[in-house]
Amino acid sequence: MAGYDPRTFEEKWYTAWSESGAFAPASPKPGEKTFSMVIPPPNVTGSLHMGHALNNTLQDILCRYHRMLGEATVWIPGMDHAGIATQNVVEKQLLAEGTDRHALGREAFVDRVWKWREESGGRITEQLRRLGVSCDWSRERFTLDDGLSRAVREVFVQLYEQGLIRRDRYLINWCPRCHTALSDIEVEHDDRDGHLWHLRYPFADGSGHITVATTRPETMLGDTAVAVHPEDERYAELIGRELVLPVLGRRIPLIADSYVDREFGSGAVKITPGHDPNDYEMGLRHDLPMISVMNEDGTMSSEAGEYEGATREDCRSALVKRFEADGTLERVDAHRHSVGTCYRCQNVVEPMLSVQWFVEVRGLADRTLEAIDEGRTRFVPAHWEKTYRAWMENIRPWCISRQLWWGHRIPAWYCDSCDRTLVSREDVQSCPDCNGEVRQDEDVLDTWFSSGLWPFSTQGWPDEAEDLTRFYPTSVLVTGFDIIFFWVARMMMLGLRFMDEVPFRDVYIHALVRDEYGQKMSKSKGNVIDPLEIVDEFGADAFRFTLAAFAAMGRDIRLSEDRIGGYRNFVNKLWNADRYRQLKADDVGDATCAMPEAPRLMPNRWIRSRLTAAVADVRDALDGYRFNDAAGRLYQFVWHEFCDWYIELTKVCFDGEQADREETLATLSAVFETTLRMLHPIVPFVTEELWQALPAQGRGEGFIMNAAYPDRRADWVDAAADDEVGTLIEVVRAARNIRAEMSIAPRVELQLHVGPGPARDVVERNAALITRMARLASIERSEEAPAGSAVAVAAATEIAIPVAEHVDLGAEAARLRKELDRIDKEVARLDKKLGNPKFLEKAPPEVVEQDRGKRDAAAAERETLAKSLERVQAIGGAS
RNA sequence: GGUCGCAUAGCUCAGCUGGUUAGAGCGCCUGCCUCACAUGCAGGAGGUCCCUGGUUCGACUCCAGGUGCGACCACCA
Repeated sequence: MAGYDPRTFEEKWYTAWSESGAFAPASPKPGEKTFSMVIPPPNVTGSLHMGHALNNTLQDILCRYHRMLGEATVWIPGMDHAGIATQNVVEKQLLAEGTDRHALGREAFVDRVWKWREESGGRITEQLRRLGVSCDWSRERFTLDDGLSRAVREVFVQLYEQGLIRRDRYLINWCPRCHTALSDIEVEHDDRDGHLWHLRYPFADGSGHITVATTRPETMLGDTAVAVHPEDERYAELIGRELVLPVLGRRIPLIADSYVDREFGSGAVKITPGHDPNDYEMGLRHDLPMISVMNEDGTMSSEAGEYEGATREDCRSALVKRFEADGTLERVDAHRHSVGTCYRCQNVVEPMLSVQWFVEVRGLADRTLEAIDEGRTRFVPAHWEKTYRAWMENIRPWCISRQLWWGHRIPAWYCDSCDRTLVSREDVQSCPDCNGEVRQDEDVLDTWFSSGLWPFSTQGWPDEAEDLTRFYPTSVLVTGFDIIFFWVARMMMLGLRFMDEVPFRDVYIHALVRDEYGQKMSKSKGNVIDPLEIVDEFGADAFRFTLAAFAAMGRDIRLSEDRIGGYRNFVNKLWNADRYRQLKADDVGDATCAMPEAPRLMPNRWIRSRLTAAVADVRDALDGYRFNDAAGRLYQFVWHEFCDWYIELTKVCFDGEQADREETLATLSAVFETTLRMLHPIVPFVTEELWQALPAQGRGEGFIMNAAYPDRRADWVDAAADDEVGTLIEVVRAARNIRAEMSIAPRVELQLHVGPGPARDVVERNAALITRMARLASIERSEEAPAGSAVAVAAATEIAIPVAEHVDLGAEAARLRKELDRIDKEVARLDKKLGNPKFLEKAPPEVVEQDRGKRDAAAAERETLAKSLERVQAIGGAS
């Protein structure tokens, strides 16, 4: 029989599930419980990276779990057109071909992008399938689909009509490379080493100068004032006087504004309202002229005089050189400061005056805060709520227009004849007032404007759709913290505004995947691990299990291949457990997966009890999004309870009478079958493969992915069996420990003497099992440990193994001393605790009682071991 | 500057509402090809739970302060 090789079956099952329609939700029925999610739509330009792998694995675990719980489950996949990112990709291609989009023209360019999207875009959805994600592909959406585009227009028009969208001239963030405006959060702030140039601006009357400090000398061409603090004594007399701007000779006033920090630099600051947000605000306050000295491509404008046409950088160095020469430059300091860069191309963004479209989000943001207060949406882990709240409380108008061609074109038309602006759901052909010609706004909308509608636009809105009533609000959104502002916040605002209800009940925020050294993975660092290579090497199941096991809340994930290998071994272990099962099934025959009503044999009773305990724990963990707990508990159950102990114990049971053999095979099969269902959400492929090979009787038809998730079975809990096998395990471990510590070869069969004590009955009842597990020749009852034996205490009962004929008793003396040392400390610790009157007085009685029990047990064990040590030494073991 | 998170075995990390002999995986040491599995089996070594105070009968766990990392936000030229 073949060993575990994921490549032989993963694709097969994905195809089978997909073709059978298993990913689509059940048909609606009254009173149904639903579970719904929307995928965070990956960019069409994207290829699968670790972040996607984690995000979608966690979603798939939830999806499969809830589907198995019998809920009408839907997971809607799709992609984002990703305006800037996609346009950049195609523009790069054009550049390589020696042309550009302007040469092509708008229409041809957009066609070209669509063509690119058809051919090489969206590869990521194929890659997602390799992970086993069970999204309903029949519901796949794209943000530029007709339906979604209609939703975008509807939202835009309604917000415009309500006065929440307006067009305005404002200082915005401009990316000279992408040639578009950016919203505030699309600007990343980078600390960089720079300089602080101190420049002298002379007074118009020739009476000396004032020194200003700047990190961006080139903007001085746009200065329209110099400001000082109104209470700064150094400058009090000078306020109101005129200065002459170097180079351009423009006369600018010295004004007073309390924004100025007296401590910084010289206490005087040059004001460039056209290129700095603070200066802009000040410019508004003081009614200063606002001059744009730069063009949209980052070169200097006609306002820059002789520097017109130079790049920002060239202009800067030319000016500095000039100021050095003419004495305008007083001095230069090294200065580290924050620089705004474009989140798509990393170029330095330029604050620029520009006419753009804005959404007034204040009121929408407040509504989402109320919803959070009322607990209608819950963040998991909860602390992200605070981050969300802080941002929402300080939110500023959202700039939504982008000077791109790829995206939803703004549904606004301007009449050249009568100057009217028309915002409309349908394309406007001519001006309704003057019948004049109209032209549509050239710009497109921010990508996040359309993805902000995702939870309802994907489900048919603005039409009345069955999906919407069934599946909105969605149950949970699974995403990384990096897009809480970009995406989660926008969905909250737009969902509440247009659906009158939150878009999701829970927001599960997962960690970032880093490399094994804790570095963020990035192409430039070259430390990117390709998820598909991992899948190729270890299988999707092992990879998924690893991601789940790592997904502890609130901590970043350091992925290492060693760890993945460990979980591949786990899946292999499961595979081999099934080989064992099959072997026994062939041997015993008459297989069923139905759990025996009332198993008689202790191992069978025990494993059924452990199984239901595991089921309860795993369900609790998944219900609470504690993926790592679920994975850890499954690992522990499968490997250490089912394989290490139960399977080994069944080897004895299978040596028994036919009735015992049948009961054991049925239990083994039933527990295994249940375990597969319990594992399925995390490791879907291998569980399907193994489940299909199980006896049909007691298993059910179809796929395991449609089978029921294991129930919590109170009637399977068997405290007596838990105790008895627990004791058995303790005894076997004690015996094995003695053998190993004494270095007695495994082949040597030993005798075991069990003294009086609570475990004695258990040992005698289960002699066959213990003999096999501990490799014993026989088990005897004895009141006193035989001379020359090694002694241990298991389950408060003395266990003695004669070893004198095999080894020097000196080893036993040493072992006993070590044990005694340990137990001495334990007794001392407990004695001290119990000797404290305050503890006896204040601690809950059950805690005191528990500690008394522990103390007594430890004391008894101590005595046994001490006695044994005495005897060993008396016999003449080396001391 | 503000906010948040993290410091536990050599490494990567679990430890929920305070009472455990502080756990796992990997690595390490010893012995085993025992009829599912050497991707394995059995046994073992290894920890001042960052520091200092405090609350408490009792603190890895709660509180305060400190130190060291990390992240996010922020308009100081």
